[in-house]
Amino acid sequence: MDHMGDPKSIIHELLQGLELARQLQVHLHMPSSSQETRDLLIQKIISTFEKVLEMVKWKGPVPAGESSQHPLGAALIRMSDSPLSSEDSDRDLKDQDPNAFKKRNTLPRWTKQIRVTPGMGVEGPLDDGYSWRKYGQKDILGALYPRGYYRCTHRNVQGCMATKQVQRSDEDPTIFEITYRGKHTCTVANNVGSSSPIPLENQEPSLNNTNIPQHQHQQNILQSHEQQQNELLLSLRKGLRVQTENLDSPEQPLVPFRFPLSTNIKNESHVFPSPVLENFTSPSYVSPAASGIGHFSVSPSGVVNSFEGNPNLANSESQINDMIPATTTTSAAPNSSTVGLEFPFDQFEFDGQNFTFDNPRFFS
DNA sequence: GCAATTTGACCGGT
DNA sequence: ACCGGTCAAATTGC
Repeated sequence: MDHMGDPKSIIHELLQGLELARQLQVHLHMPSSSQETRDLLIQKIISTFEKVLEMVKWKGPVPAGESSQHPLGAALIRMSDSPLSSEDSDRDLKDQDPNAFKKRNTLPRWTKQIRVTPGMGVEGPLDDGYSWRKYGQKDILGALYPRGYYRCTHRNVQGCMATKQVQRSDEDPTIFEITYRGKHTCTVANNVGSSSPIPLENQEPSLNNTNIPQHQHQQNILQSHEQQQNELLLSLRKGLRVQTENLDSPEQPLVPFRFPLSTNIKNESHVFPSPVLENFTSPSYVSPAASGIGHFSVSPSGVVNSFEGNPNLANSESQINDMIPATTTTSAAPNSSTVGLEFPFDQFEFDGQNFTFDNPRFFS
């Protein structure tokens, strides 16, 4: 890891990954192919990419400044590091011992950082495809913004112990760090189908209930923001829908997620809920099973340019779902005007199934 | 009325 | 003892 891998090796690994991806594609088309085989291929693909990352001495998330200069200029979503930098998460991910989950600190843990780039705005992980329920919020010592605590909605029903924490960065309010703990044991179907909440979490202090405006003028500001957001939401709900149903389709194994249009909001579980906005202020999601590092960005056309997962991913689908804001959940407060970050949904451009973030005025 | 969120209190690890 | 994480009653919204 301390040395740069030589180009040939890197290319070799990449080619291998490509080949594996193709194999996976073939298997996905074969009805006779077992899920086990597919999972194995996915594991190999992930492993291959991790090797490459090591070879290129990947150091995790790019600096905020860099990300904002991303050629694609879109919202940049980062699945960070923890796995590499955190021995804790690294160890946990590899730890298959059920007992390891007895202690909360030993639960598999990984972090994703979501950044909303000015001009683009969307943070990616609006929704990871899972349903989350907020069970707490706490001011963290030394942190400007409160941390939100979420647990899987299916905890009681299916005993899914997955939880996540959302912490807004002090240094860069446009960055939200989402820490996931535990893998989802609930079925994806339930999650996706029932919608996933988008927990919003730490909204801005002033926006958040924790810091609800104490001054009248602030309230006025909030109101206008809420109004604005409501409008945005409305427009968004009318046209935005996240497509997660076909994520596992053969055609798009590791394909970037897109945000299809839909006019049928009521029946769509993948519509961005109002909480979405909140997510912007407090993003939501990351992959339930994903561990590791990941880094992917959304191009103006809504395409994920890259991402990495960890070898222990339950499946690629889950990872993808994580990145997808398919929310339906009810999460967060309707009034919690998440105002922290203004998200000009109305400035989005929807092009067929993809929408763009061309407007350079997010967070302005 | 039900379900989700809020928020102060409590628990447990360091 | 401090602080992060969770619980659970109260509150709020649908």
